[in-house]
Amino acid sequence: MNDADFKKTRMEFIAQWGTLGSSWGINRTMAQIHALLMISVEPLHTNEVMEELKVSRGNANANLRDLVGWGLVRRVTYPGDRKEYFDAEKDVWTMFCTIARERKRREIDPVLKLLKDSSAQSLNQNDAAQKLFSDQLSELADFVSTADQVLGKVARSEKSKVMPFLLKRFK
Amino acid sequence: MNDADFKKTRMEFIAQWGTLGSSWGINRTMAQIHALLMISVEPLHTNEVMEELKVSRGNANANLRDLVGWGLVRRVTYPGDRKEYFDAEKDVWTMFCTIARERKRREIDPVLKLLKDSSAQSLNQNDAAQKLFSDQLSELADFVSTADQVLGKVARSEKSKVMPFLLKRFK
DNA sequence: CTAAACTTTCAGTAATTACTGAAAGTTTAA
DNA sequence: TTAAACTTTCAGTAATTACTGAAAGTTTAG
Repeated sequence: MNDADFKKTRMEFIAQWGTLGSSWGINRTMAQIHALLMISVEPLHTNEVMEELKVSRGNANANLRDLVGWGLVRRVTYPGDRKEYFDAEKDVWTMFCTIARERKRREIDPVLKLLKDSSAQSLNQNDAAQKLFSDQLSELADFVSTADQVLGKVARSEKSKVMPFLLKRFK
Repeated sequence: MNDADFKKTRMEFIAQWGTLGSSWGINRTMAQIHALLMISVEPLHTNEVMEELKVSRGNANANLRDLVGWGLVRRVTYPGDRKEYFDAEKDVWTMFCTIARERKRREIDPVLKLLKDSSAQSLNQNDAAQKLFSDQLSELADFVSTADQVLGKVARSEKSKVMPFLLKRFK
Protein backbone atom coordinates (compact mmCIF):
# COMPACT_ATOMS: atom_id res chain seq x y z
CA MET A 1 0.00 0.00 0.00
CA ASN A 2 1.42 3.35 -0.98
CA ASP A 3 1.57 6.43 1.16
CA ALA A 4 -1.39 8.21 -0.41
CA ASP A 5 -3.68 5.23 0.09
CA PHE A 6 -2.46 4.82 3.65
CA LYS A 7 -3.28 8.45 4.44
CA LYS A 8 -6.67 8.07 2.86
CA THR A 9 -7.54 4.93 4.83
CA ARG A 10 -6.29 6.58 8.00
CA MET A 11 -8.47 9.62 7.45
CA GLU A 12 -11.43 7.45 6.59
CA PHE A 13 -11.00 5.57 9.85
CA ILE A 14 -10.73 8.80 11.83
CA ALA A 15 -13.85 10.18 10.19
CA GLN A 16 -15.83 7.01 10.87
CA TRP A 17 -14.71 6.81 14.46
CA GLY A 18 -16.01 10.35 14.82
CA THR A 19 -19.37 9.39 13.38
CA LEU A 20 -19.58 6.39 15.67
CA GLY A 21 -18.83 8.59 18.65
CA SER A 22 -21.59 10.98 17.63
CA SER A 23 -24.24 8.31 17.70
CA TRP A 24 -23.18 7.35 21.22
CA GLY A 25 -23.23 10.88 22.58
CA ILE A 26 -19.52 11.66 22.26
CA ASN A 27 -18.65 14.72 20.28
CA ARG A 28 -17.23 14.14 16.86
CA THR A 29 -13.97 16.00 17.37
CA MET A 30 -13.23 14.28 20.63
CA ALA A 31 -13.73 10.87 19.05
CA GLN A 32 -11.59 11.88 16.08
CA ILE A 33 -8.75 13.11 18.24
CA HIS A 34 -8.96 9.86 20.13
CA ALA A 35 -8.79 7.90 16.89
CA LEU A 36 -5.85 9.96 15.69
CA LEU A 37 -3.85 9.42 18.87
CA MET A 38 -4.76 5.77 18.92
CA ILE A 39 -3.16 5.16 15.53
CA SER A 40 -0.18 7.48 16.01
CA VAL A 41 3.12 5.89 16.88
CA GLU A 42 4.47 8.89 18.76
CA PRO A 43 2.59 11.21 21.12
CA LEU A 44 1.31 14.31 19.32
CA HIS A 45 1.43 17.94 20.19
CA THR A 46 -1.62 20.26 20.10
CA ASN A 47 -0.40 21.88 16.90
CA GLU A 48 -0.14 18.51 15.20
CA VAL A 49 -3.66 17.59 16.22
CA MET A 50 -4.91 20.97 14.99
CA GLU A 51 -3.19 20.49 11.69
CA GLU A 52 -4.17 16.87 11.06
CA LEU A 53 -7.83 17.41 11.90
CA LYS A 54 -8.11 21.04 10.81
CA VAL A 55 -9.51 22.27 14.08
CA SER A 56 -8.81 25.38 16.11
CA ARG A 57 -6.47 25.58 19.06
CA GLY A 58 -9.35 26.09 21.46
CA ASN A 59 -11.19 23.09 20.17
CA ALA A 60 -8.15 20.84 20.23
CA ASN A 61 -7.27 22.01 23.72
CA ALA A 62 -10.73 21.46 25.16
CA ASN A 63 -11.15 18.02 23.68
CA LEU A 64 -7.68 16.89 24.66
CA ARG A 65 -8.44 18.03 28.19
CA ASP A 66 -11.66 16.03 28.16
CA LEU A 67 -9.91 12.95 26.84
CA VAL A 68 -7.38 13.22 29.64
CA GLY A 69 -10.36 13.56 32.00
CA TRP A 70 -11.78 10.32 30.62
CA GLY A 71 -8.44 8.65 31.25
CA LEU A 72 -8.10 7.68 27.61
CA VAL A 73 -5.22 10.02 26.89
CA ARG A 74 -2.08 10.88 28.84
CA ARG A 75 -0.06 14.07 28.87
CA VAL A 76 3.54 13.42 27.95
CA THR A 77 6.48 15.75 28.34
CA TYR A 78 10.03 15.36 27.18
CA PRO A 79 12.94 16.85 29.12
CA GLY A 80 14.24 19.90 27.36
CA ASP A 81 11.05 20.40 25.37
CA ARG A 82 8.45 22.82 26.69
CA LYS A 83 5.63 21.46 24.58
CA GLU A 84 3.02 19.08 25.95
CA TYR A 85 2.39 15.93 24.00
CA PHE A 86 -0.56 13.58 24.15
CA ASP A 87 -0.58 9.84 23.93
CA ALA A 88 -3.60 7.54 23.80
CA GLU A 89 -4.03 4.28 25.58
CA LYS A 90 -3.68 1.76 22.78
CA ASP A 91 -4.71 -1.50 24.40
CA VAL A 92 -8.30 -2.10 23.38
CA TRP A 93 -9.32 -3.98 26.51
CA THR A 94 -7.92 -1.27 28.78
CA MET A 95 -9.71 1.31 26.67
CA PHE A 96 -12.98 -0.54 27.02
CA CYS A 97 -12.60 -0.81 30.79
CA THR A 98 -11.84 2.88 31.09
CA ILE A 99 -14.84 3.89 29.02
CA ALA A 100 -17.09 1.47 30.88
CA ARG A 101 -15.93 2.76 34.25
CA GLU A 102 -16.39 6.39 33.26
CA ARG A 103 -19.81 6.03 31.68
CA LYS A 104 -20.89 3.99 34.68
CA ARG A 105 -19.75 6.73 37.00
CA ARG A 106 -21.09 9.62 34.95
CA GLU A 107 -24.38 8.24 33.69
CA ILE A 108 -25.41 4.96 35.24
CA ASP A 109 -24.75 5.79 38.88
CA PRO A 110 -26.86 8.99 38.80
CA VAL A 111 -29.78 7.29 37.08
CA LEU A 112 -29.60 4.45 39.55
CA LYS A 113 -29.78 6.90 42.40
CA LEU A 114 -32.84 8.55 40.83
CA LEU A 115 -34.57 5.22 40.29
CA LYS A 116 -33.93 4.06 43.81
CA ASP A 117 -34.98 7.36 45.34
CA SER A 118 -38.15 7.61 43.28
CA SER A 119 -39.28 4.05 43.74
CA ALA A 120 -38.57 4.24 47.45
CA GLN A 121 -41.20 6.93 47.89
CA SER A 122 -44.27 5.36 49.35
CA LEU A 123 -46.89 5.23 46.65
CA ASN A 124 -50.56 4.51 46.93
CA GLN A 125 -50.66 0.87 45.89
CA ASN A 126 -54.42 0.98 45.42
CA ASP A 127 -54.15 3.32 42.48
CA ALA A 128 -53.35 1.40 39.29
CA ALA A 129 -51.27 4.20 37.79
CA GLN A 130 -49.22 4.64 40.93
CA LYS A 131 -48.75 0.91 41.33
CA LEU A 132 -47.54 0.46 37.75
CA PHE A 133 -45.21 3.43 38.12
CA SER A 134 -43.76 2.12 41.33
CA ASP A 135 -43.34 -1.42 39.98
CA GLN A 136 -41.80 -0.18 36.77
CA LEU A 137 -39.27 1.92 38.65
CA SER A 138 -38.36 -0.98 40.91
CA GLU A 139 -37.84 -3.30 37.97
CA LEU A 140 -35.73 -0.73 36.20
CA ALA A 141 -33.72 -0.12 39.34
CA ASP A 142 -33.11 -3.86 39.79
CA PHE A 143 -32.06 -4.30 36.22
CA VAL A 144 -29.81 -1.27 36.04
CA SER A 145 -28.31 -2.21 39.35
CA THR A 146 -27.40 -5.68 38.12
CA ALA A 147 -26.06 -4.37 34.84
CA ASP A 148 -24.06 -1.85 36.80
CA GLN A 149 -22.50 -4.50 38.99
CA VAL A 150 -21.70 -6.78 36.10
CA LEU A 151 -20.13 -3.94 34.16
CA GLY A 152 -18.19 -2.85 37.21
CA LYS A 153 -16.88 -6.33 37.81
CA VAL A 154 -15.94 -6.90 34.18
CA ALA A 155 -14.20 -3.54 33.98
CA ARG A 156 -12.08 -4.50 36.97
CA SER A 157 -11.11 -7.87 35.56
CA GLU A 158 -8.12 -9.02 33.61
CA LYS A 159 -8.69 -9.33 29.93
CA SER A 160 -7.21 -12.80 30.00
CA LYS A 161 -9.77 -13.86 32.59
CA VAL A 162 -12.84 -12.46 30.89
CA MET A 163 -12.48 -12.71 27.14
CA PRO A 164 -11.81 -16.45 26.84
CA PHE A 165 -14.64 -17.08 29.23
CA LEU A 166 -17.07 -14.90 27.31
CA LEU A 167 -16.06 -16.46 24.04
CA LYS A 168 -16.58 -19.91 25.44
CA ARG A 169 -19.86 -19.12 27.12
CA PHE A 170 -21.49 -16.80 24.59
CA LYS A 171 -19.94 -17.22 21.18
CA MET B 1 -48.49 9.73 48.36
CA ASN B 2 -50.97 12.30 47.13
CA ASP B 3 -51.84 12.99 43.54
CA ALA B 4 -49.77 16.16 43.20
CA ASP B 5 -46.64 14.47 44.49
CA PHE B 6 -47.25 11.50 42.22
CA LYS B 7 -47.50 13.75 39.17
CA LYS B 8 -44.37 15.56 40.19
CA THR B 9 -42.34 12.37 40.67
CA ARG B 10 -43.66 11.06 37.36
CA MET B 11 -42.61 14.20 35.53
CA GLU B 12 -39.25 14.18 37.24
CA PHE B 13 -38.68 10.62 36.07
CA ILE B 14 -39.71 11.48 32.51
CA ALA B 15 -37.38 14.47 32.47
CA GLN B 16 -34.45 12.44 33.79
CA TRP B 17 -35.02 9.62 31.37
CA GLY B 18 -34.86 12.24 28.64
CA THR B 19 -31.56 13.55 29.94
CA LEU B 20 -30.15 10.05 30.17
CA GLY B 21 -31.19 9.40 26.58
CA SER B 22 -29.44 12.58 25.46
CA SER B 23 -26.12 11.50 26.82
CA TRP B 24 -26.41 8.19 24.95
CA GLY B 25 -27.28 9.75 21.61
CA ILE B 26 -31.05 9.38 21.80
CA ASN B 27 -33.04 12.53 21.39
CA ARG B 28 -34.63 13.90 24.50
CA THR B 29 -38.22 13.86 23.29
CA MET B 30 -37.99 10.30 22.06
CA ALA B 31 -36.66 9.14 25.41
CA GLN B 32 -39.33 11.11 27.22
CA ILE B 33 -42.14 9.67 25.14
CA HIS B 34 -40.72 6.26 25.82
CA ALA B 35 -40.66 6.96 29.55
CA LEU B 36 -44.22 8.26 29.45
CA LEU B 37 -45.56 5.20 27.66
CA MET B 38 -43.56 2.92 29.90
CA ILE B 39 -45.30 4.21 33.00
CA SER B 40 -48.77 4.58 31.49
CA VAL B 41 -51.29 1.89 32.28
CA GLU B 42 -53.27 2.32 29.07
CA PRO B 43 -51.94 2.96 25.57
CA LEU B 44 -51.90 6.67 24.73
CA HIS B 45 -52.75 8.45 21.51
CA THR B 46 -50.82 11.24 19.85
CA ASN B 47 -52.91 14.03 21.40
CA GLU B 48 -52.30 12.72 24.89
CA VAL B 49 -48.57 12.52 24.32
CA MET B 50 -48.58 16.05 22.90
CA GLU B 51 -50.46 17.34 25.89
CA GLU B 52 -48.49 15.54 28.59
CA LEU B 53 -45.11 16.51 27.21
CA LYS B 54 -46.09 19.81 25.61
CA VAL B 55 -44.74 18.96 22.19
CA SER B 56 -46.12 19.58 18.74
CA ARG B 57 -48.04 17.08 16.67
CA GLY B 58 -45.18 16.75 14.21
CA ASN B 59 -42.67 16.08 16.92
CA ALA B 60 -44.86 13.54 18.68
CA ASN B 61 -45.63 11.83 15.42
CA ALA B 62 -42.02 11.55 14.28
CA ASN B 63 -40.73 10.27 17.58
CA LEU B 64 -43.55 7.78 18.00
CA ARG B 65 -42.78 6.50 14.53
CA ASP B 66 -39.12 6.13 15.47
CA LEU B 67 -39.97 4.31 18.67
CA VAL B 68 -42.10 1.89 16.70
CA GLY B 69 -39.12 1.49 14.36
CA TRP B 70 -36.96 0.59 17.32
CA GLY B 71 -39.52 -2.01 18.33
CA LEU B 72 -39.97 -0.41 21.74
CA VAL B 73 -43.50 0.78 21.10
CA ARG B 74 -46.48 -0.88 19.45
CA ARG B 75 -49.37 0.70 17.59
CA VAL B 76 -52.68 -0.28 19.12
CA THR B 77 -56.13 0.19 17.66
CA TYR B 78 -59.50 -0.43 19.21
CA PRO B 79 -62.48 -1.54 17.14
CA GLY B 80 -64.88 1.34 16.61
CA ASP B 81 -62.22 3.95 17.38
CA ARG B 82 -60.36 5.54 14.53
CA LYS B 83 -57.52 6.84 16.63
CA GLU B 84 -54.18 5.12 16.85
CA TYR B 85 -52.83 4.40 20.30
CA PHE B 86 -49.31 3.60 21.37
CA ASP B 87 -48.17 1.17 23.99
CA ALA B 88 -44.63 0.59 25.23
CA GLU B 89 -43.01 -2.70 25.97
CA LYS B 90 -42.90 -2.73 29.73
CA ASP B 91 -40.73 -5.71 30.52
CA VAL B 92 -37.28 -4.37 31.26
CA TRP B 93 -35.35 -7.40 30.02
CA THR B 94 -37.24 -7.43 26.71
CA MET B 95 -36.60 -3.69 26.41
CA PHE B 96 -32.90 -4.21 26.96
CA CYS B 97 -32.72 -6.97 24.36
CA THR B 98 -34.55 -4.85 21.81
CA ILE B 99 -32.28 -1.87 22.36
CA ALA B 100 -29.18 -4.07 22.27
CA ARG B 101 -30.28 -5.72 19.04
CA GLU B 102 -31.08 -2.43 17.37
CA ARG B 103 -27.93 -0.60 18.39
CA LYS B 104 -25.93 -3.62 17.35
CA ARG B 105 -27.56 -3.59 13.94
CA ARG B 106 -27.45 0.15 13.44
CA GLU B 107 -24.06 1.04 14.90
CA ILE B 108 -21.89 -1.93 15.74
CA ASP B 109 -22.35 -3.93 12.55
CA PRO B 110 -21.36 -1.02 10.27
CA VAL B 111 -18.27 -0.15 12.33
CA LEU B 112 -17.27 -3.79 12.35
CA LYS B 113 -17.52 -3.91 8.59
CA LEU B 114 -15.36 -0.79 8.33
CA LEU B 115 -12.75 -2.20 10.68
CA LYS B 116 -12.56 -5.51 8.87
CA ASP B 117 -12.43 -3.90 5.45
CA SER B 118 -9.76 -1.40 6.45
CA SER B 119 -7.55 -3.82 8.29
CA ALA B 120 -7.84 -6.32 5.45
CA GLN B 121 -6.11 -3.90 3.09
CA SER B 122 -2.54 -4.96 2.64
CA LEU B 123 -0.37 -2.50 4.47
CA ASN B 124 3.35 -2.05 4.31
CA GLN B 125 4.45 -3.84 7.45
CA ASN B 126 7.91 -2.31 7.28
CA ASP B 127 6.58 1.14 7.97
CA ALA B 128 6.06 1.64 11.72
CA ALA B 129 3.04 3.91 11.27
CA GLN B 130 1.35 1.52 8.88
CA LYS B 131 2.10 -1.46 11.05
CA LEU B 132 0.66 0.18 14.17
CA PHE B 133 -2.40 1.27 12.24
CA SER B 134 -2.98 -2.17 10.86
CA ASP B 135 -2.45 -3.87 14.23
CA GLN B 136 -4.66 -1.40 15.99
CA LEU B 137 -7.49 -1.96 13.53
CA SER B 138 -7.18 -5.72 13.84
CA GLU B 139 -7.30 -5.57 17.59
CA LEU B 140 -10.30 -3.29 17.52
CA ALA B 141 -12.00 -5.54 15.00
CA ASP B 142 -11.37 -8.60 17.18
CA PHE B 143 -12.65 -6.90 20.26
CA VAL B 144 -15.73 -5.39 18.68
CA SER B 145 -16.47 -8.67 17.00
CA THR B 146 -16.40 -10.56 20.29
CA ALA B 147 -18.46 -7.91 22.04
CA ASP B 148 -20.90 -8.08 19.17
CA GLN B 149 -21.27 -11.82 19.45
CA VAL B 150 -21.67 -11.76 23.21
CA LEU B 151 -24.27 -9.02 22.98
CA GLY B 152 -26.08 -10.87 20.21
CA LYS B 153 -26.16 -14.05 22.20
CA VAL B 154 -27.30 -12.37 25.39
CA ALA B 155 -30.01 -10.46 23.55
CA ARG B 156 -31.38 -13.72 22.21
CA SER B 157 -31.40 -15.43 25.59
CA GLU B 158 -34.10 -15.87 28.14
CA LYS B 159 -33.89 -13.50 31.04
CA SER B 160 -34.23 -16.42 33.44
CA LYS B 161 -31.18 -18.05 31.87
CA VAL B 162 -28.91 -15.03 31.87
CA MET B 163 -29.61 -12.85 34.86
CA PRO B 164 -29.14 -15.43 37.62
CA PHE B 165 -25.99 -16.57 35.91
CA LEU B 166 -24.59 -13.06 35.62
CA LEU B 167 -25.44 -12.31 39.20
CA LYS B 168 -23.72 -15.45 40.35
CA ARG B 169 -20.65 -15.00 38.16
CA PHE B 170 -20.12 -11.26 38.34
CA LYS B 171 -21.85 -9.79 41.36
C1' DC C 1 -69.10 10.02 -3.23
C1' DT C 2 -67.69 13.24 0.42
C1' DA C 3 -66.72 15.24 4.49
C1' DA C 4 -65.07 14.50 9.01
C1' DA C 5 -61.48 12.32 11.62
C1' DC C 6 -57.27 11.32 11.82
C1' DT C 7 -52.03 10.93 10.29
C1' DT C 8 -48.00 12.44 7.88
C1' DT C 9 -44.93 15.68 5.83
C1' DC C 10 -41.85 19.38 5.53
C1' DA C 11 -40.30 24.31 5.05
C1' DG C 12 -39.12 27.50 8.28
C1' DT C 13 -37.43 28.39 12.89
C1' DA C 14 -35.75 27.58 17.42
C1' DA C 15 -32.67 25.33 20.63
C1' DT C 16 -28.66 23.10 21.43
C1' DT C 17 -24.12 21.98 20.87
C1' DA C 18 -19.65 22.62 19.04
C1' DC C 19 -15.98 25.65 17.25
C1' DT C 20 -13.01 29.70 16.39
C1' DG C 21 -9.46 32.79 17.36
C1' DA C 22 -7.81 36.50 19.77
C1' DA C 23 -6.68 37.78 24.36
C1' DA C 24 -5.32 36.59 28.93
C1' DG C 25 -2.75 33.51 31.70
C1' DT C 26 1.23 30.62 32.88
C1' DT C 27 5.73 28.79 32.81
C1' DT C 28 10.59 28.76 32.13
C1' DA C 29 15.19 29.86 30.17
C1' DA C 30 18.43 33.13 30.31
C1' DT D 1 13.11 40.13 35.71
C1' DT D 2 11.41 39.64 31.36
C1' DA D 3 10.20 38.04 27.16
C1' DA D 4 9.46 34.10 24.44
C1' DA D 5 7.09 29.74 24.34
C1' DC D 6 3.42 27.62 25.33
C1' DT D 7 -1.58 26.74 27.34
C1' DT D 8 -6.15 28.09 28.64
C1' DT D 9 -10.28 30.72 28.45
C1' DC D 10 -14.35 32.56 26.61
C1' DA D 11 -17.39 35.80 23.93
C1' DG D 12 -19.09 35.52 19.59
C1' DT D 13 -20.43 32.61 15.76
C1' DA D 14 -21.23 28.56 13.10
C1' DA D 15 -23.06 23.95 12.52
C1' DT D 16 -26.06 20.65 13.86
C1' DT D 17 -30.06 18.86 15.57
C1' DA D 18 -34.71 19.11 17.06
C1' DC D 19 -39.31 21.23 16.83
C1' DT D 20 -43.46 23.70 15.21
C1' DG D 21 -47.66 24.09 12.86
C1' DA D 22 -50.05 24.57 8.84
C1' DA D 23 -50.97 22.12 4.72
C1' DA D 24 -51.34 17.90 2.24
C1' DG D 25 -52.48 13.17 2.47
C1' DT D 26 -55.19 9.16 3.96
C1' DT D 27 -58.88 6.54 5.75
C1' DT D 28 -63.54 5.45 6.85
C1' DA D 29 -68.45 6.12 8.18
C1' DG D 30 -72.50 7.36 6.32
